[in-house]
Amino acid sequence: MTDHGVHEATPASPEALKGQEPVRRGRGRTRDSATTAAILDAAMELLVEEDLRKFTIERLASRAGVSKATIYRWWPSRGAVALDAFLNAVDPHVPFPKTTDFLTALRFQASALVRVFRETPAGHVVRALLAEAQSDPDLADAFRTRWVEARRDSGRAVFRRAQESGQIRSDLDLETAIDLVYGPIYYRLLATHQPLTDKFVDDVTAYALRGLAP
Amino acid sequence: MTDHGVHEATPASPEALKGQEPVRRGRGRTRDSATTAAILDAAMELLVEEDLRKFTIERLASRAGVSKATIYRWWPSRGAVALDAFLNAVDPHVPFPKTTDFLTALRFQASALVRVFRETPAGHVVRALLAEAQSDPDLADAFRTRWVEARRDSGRAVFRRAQESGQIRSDLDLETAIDLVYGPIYYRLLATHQPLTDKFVDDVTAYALRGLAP
Amino acid sequence: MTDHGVHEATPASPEALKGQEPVRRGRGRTRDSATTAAILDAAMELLVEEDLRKFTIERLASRAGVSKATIYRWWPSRGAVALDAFLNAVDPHVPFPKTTDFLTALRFQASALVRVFRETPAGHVVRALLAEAQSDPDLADAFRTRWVEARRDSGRAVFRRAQESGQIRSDLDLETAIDLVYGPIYYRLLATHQPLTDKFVDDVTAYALRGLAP
Amino acid sequence: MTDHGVHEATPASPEALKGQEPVRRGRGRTRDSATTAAILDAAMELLVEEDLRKFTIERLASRAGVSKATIYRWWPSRGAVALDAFLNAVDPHVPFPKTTDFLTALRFQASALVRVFRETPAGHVVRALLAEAQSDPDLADAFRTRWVEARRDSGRAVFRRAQESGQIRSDLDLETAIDLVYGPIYYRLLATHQPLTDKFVDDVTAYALRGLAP
DNA sequence: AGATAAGCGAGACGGTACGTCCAGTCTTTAC
DNA sequence: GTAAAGACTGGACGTACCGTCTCGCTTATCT
Repeated sequence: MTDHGVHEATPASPEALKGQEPVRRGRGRTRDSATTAAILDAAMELLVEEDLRKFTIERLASRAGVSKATIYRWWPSRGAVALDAFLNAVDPHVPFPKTTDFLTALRFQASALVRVFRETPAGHVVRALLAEAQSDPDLADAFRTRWVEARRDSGRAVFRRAQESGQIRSDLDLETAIDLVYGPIYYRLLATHQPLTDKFVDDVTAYALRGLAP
Repeated sequence: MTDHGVHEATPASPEALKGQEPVRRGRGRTRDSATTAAILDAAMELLVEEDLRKFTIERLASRAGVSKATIYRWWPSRGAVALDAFLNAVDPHVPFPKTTDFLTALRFQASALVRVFRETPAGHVVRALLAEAQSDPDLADAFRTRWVEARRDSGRAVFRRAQESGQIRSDLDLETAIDLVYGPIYYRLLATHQPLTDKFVDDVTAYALRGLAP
Repeated sequence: MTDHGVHEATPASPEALKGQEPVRRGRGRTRDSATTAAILDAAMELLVEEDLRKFTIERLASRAGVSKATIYRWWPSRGAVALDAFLNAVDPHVPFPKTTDFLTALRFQASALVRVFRETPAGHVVRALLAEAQSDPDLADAFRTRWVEARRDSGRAVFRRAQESGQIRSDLDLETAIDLVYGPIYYRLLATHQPLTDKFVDDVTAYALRGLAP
Repeated sequence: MTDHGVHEATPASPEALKGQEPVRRGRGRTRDSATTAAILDAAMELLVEEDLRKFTIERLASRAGVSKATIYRWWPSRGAVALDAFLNAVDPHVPFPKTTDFLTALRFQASALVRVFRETPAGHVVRALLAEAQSDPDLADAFRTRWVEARRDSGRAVFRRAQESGQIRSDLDLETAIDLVYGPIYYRLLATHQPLTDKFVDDVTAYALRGLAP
């Protein structure tokens, strides 16, 4: 992995996915992948260690055993590193459920998300990233593209298939439909007025199914 | 307004709760209400001026023509002032709709919220407050109690009335039901993957009605 | 001592010399004289410890147990602190020699300077200050006014008296005359092509006397 | 010019001393004289452009279109390049005056120096080099040997000849005598308390002549 | 009418982090 | 083997805020 999304391209560039090498970029010393890894690992560590206010470039550099300049060479901001570290650790793509039943498929995905938020540090990190994004437009863009939309893509496919098999109505605004399921989950994640229980996922998906039925 | 919620033991609190005026709290010069107002006004100004990163105590003090110490005397943090300034400018309570029809009432409230987010600086400020709350537990509590729950109370009443009149099912988890409507709205506010249109409100409420129908 | 020359006024302001207090400058916490002293002392220490490249604000701050901001609040640059520290430790004024004999008086002053350069850290510091001044016009001004001219004043008086008593010619350019004595000394201090011996002082002053004789 | 003095063991040195061209020194690509020239030219440009603080290896490399490593391969420090660039542009040797009259000869040399300081960028550069030399012993050595002493050699010859022809006393310390003329000039160059005028040169040389007369 | 307190503006202070720049060194490829 | 490109550590720069702390003045109320 040689490239850090927020900067210029997607992290998993096509070449990388095919297992090919980063390709030569002319002369000069090549980027040290151990350094990059150290930074991303240290970032994930810091992100997990509760107090988000302690996620500073200075701390990150010393934790990774790297100079600040090296971090700034590759990432434009705190949030950018955080996002890369997060996506480096958590794959934004949800595996397709095997079933063709809409409710089951929807629950599969919603549960997967909620479980990740609840049982891994990801919940913490997503909260931090969304918070940071509120005052950093570049990060907002990157986060939307690389996390929000990546997950929504998976959801979109499920909804579309259900539409094709007639399990939900056909005059549907797909985007709104997805928000109906993901919206409540993120709302609870951020506002913390109620916990993210399995029951909650079941209820939300059940209501959605009924609301979207043909 | 003299009570600044986030601050647990604000001198004026007890009296304020009883609706009485600040009254005397022993000897000494009394709190200058003009100063308080200047701070809250300046805070709201700064909050509105786009770049949230510029909302610092230092700037706030100089903008309000006040010393930093005076701010720290009454509020424990940036977020606390911001919240007070916000609630000082925007009433968290939604007027009860005149109608008894559930869908109309629900739309009334959802539209009111979306319109405030879209057409006033409140959207901006709520985003900032929610962001700040992710790393400030005290602010999170205060924001939840004084904004989130205050609005949800209005919503809860509407849902309850609809339940009583049989417009929606009776075995309902009210909290989840409210999330079904507010969740998607906050999700769009924060993730900005799609705009907060009137059509969106109509769709969300319509889907919810069908999902919650008896 | 409240004022640090390079900034706005002379360090030993008239009031200070008369033993009067720094005078109140309106409201606000007063400047901590212990802090100022700690900075100047630490600066002098660093200045003396050979390697001038180690005289950095960062080191100075940590050595003085003071924050960088405090240093920057009172001095505009490295050189400014250095100059104040130097003048705080070394009085630029040369005591008047008791004699009225020109050669004796001249030697008295020249020897005093050379001895200070040779036997105290002052030589080191003056070299550093002159070096720094070559790329810092503000420092150059301050150094010229507060060190160079202060010393030259003493010299000027001696030359003037000798002129009045007819020991040296009367159609003399005083400035050039002083350069004739001080020039060679500073030249050796900086170029180090030859050592600053007592013999050298004797020779220079003797040649000058003969060159300036009526 | 391939020998860069400050650098003791410059690869090209031996050949250069024999006056031959760089020639082949074993295998591999030969040193690019265009590169060397580009560096020295760029260095002189930067040196002249007023702000000495901008004379950094980084800037020099990019200005010369050369990599930093190439500069470090041939010169040990900032000052070393600066000195080479300076001597590459200004010949340290003063042509012998045709006259045998001491005062005329002395004035010839002193005027030449002052004119170079006043009318070319050399004054600026000498100031920078002397400043840098105060904290770089290697540069100090090189500057003394290659500039200071080279000029003094010319002066020494003039003094010696005057001594032989009886124009000045014979029990003279030559080094002190030279300082008597050059000292005041460098002093004014560096302390800038008075300008370097022609009148000044005339006065200094005249006083010296009288001081040194038999 | 004092005395006693608090409120308040001004601003000094030790800290921490910012984002930038440069010094030197090292690594890779091109010539 | 020289050179260009450029990655990398390390350290200082000067700035901005943080939260705390005097300081001296003002404004109340309590004795």
